[in-house]
Amino acid sequence: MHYDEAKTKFIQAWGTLGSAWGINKAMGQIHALLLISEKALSTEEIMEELQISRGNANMNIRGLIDWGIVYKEYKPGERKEYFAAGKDILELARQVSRERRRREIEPVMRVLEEVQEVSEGDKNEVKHFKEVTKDLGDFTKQVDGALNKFVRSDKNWFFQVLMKMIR
Amino acid sequence: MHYDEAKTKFIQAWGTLGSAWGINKAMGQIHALLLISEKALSTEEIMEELQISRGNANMNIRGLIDWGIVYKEYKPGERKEYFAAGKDILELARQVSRERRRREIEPVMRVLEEVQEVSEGDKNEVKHFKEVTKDLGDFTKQVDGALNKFVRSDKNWFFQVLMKMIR
DNA sequence: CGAAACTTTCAATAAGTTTTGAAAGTTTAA
DNA sequence: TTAAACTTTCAAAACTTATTGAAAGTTTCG
Repeated sequence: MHYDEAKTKFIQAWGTLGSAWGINKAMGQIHALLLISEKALSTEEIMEELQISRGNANMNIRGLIDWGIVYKEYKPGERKEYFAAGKDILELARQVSRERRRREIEPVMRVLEEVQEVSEGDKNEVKHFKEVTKDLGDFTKQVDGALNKFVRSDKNWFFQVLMKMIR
Repeated sequence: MHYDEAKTKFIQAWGTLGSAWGINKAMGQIHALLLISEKALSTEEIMEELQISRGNANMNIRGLIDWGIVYKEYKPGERKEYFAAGKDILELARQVSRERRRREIEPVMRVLEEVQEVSEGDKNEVKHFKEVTKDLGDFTKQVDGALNKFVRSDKNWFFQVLMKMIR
């Protein structure tokens, strides 16, 4: 297979995976492009490679920076901004977990705790409702704890746990 | 807090979480409604509670059945179909993992393996490309292994691992 | 069979999201 | 300053996805 073909395939696939996560297609593709690029790229270069508009490129680069998985690089004597993706995959997973935790788990946890306050209403309904939401809350808390531990972890810890899980 | 208020809040929150995962809002809401309902509900009842159309209700109930997290119930002497959600949260997590694994991880794994075949092209580019995609592939494989183990697991195994992770 | 009781489908439409590109804003350097 | 080199913004257009509701399909029963 030729490099260009592989590159295109990879960029497409990463874009698709992106949509399955909260990340949109263009964002995923830009990230893929930066991952496999050895040098940092300018907005122009990204626009060119992916055939997207300036606005689109700018917005999504910004998004990736917000997620903490892409950073700016300045070249001495150059005015342009360049962008690069961290190449450490574990660190990437960690950052993504951190964001998802913040955006998804925390709000749900808050509601689950809040609705535990229910008191008025049909006795049986209330009982059952509390049971279900409590179970959900306990479970979410466990997962959240693990995720939280993960984002603070070092490589060894993570792989040890993964190994234990797989074995 | 009154039961109805809590119920609405929970349904909204679960719908929102749904959109963050591949599940859409209506699907998440129907699931929430079934989770907190003690008895199985008919399509009519779901339409009524959530104020959605028949088509919408039908499609999304079907979707939930496909995900394997909602099942049909027939009442003796009744023609209507009733629907209920499994109340075991761990089983729910397991089913969702199974689906996500199938829909997201597997396709990406396939591409990552495929693009490892790259051979033609600039020597350095190819080398770097292979490195990055191999790392990604190895990592994905580990996570996939763990997830796979999880969906086949029993409760004890899962909580043991989670406990280890949190401790 | 035929009609009532349901469920499913699907084309039209609404709602939501992403993308564009031109204009406005900012920074740098002469 | 001013002009050139960039970056950011944002309203409009394109695209995607979800929802509706009426019509078609299916099952059950007298």
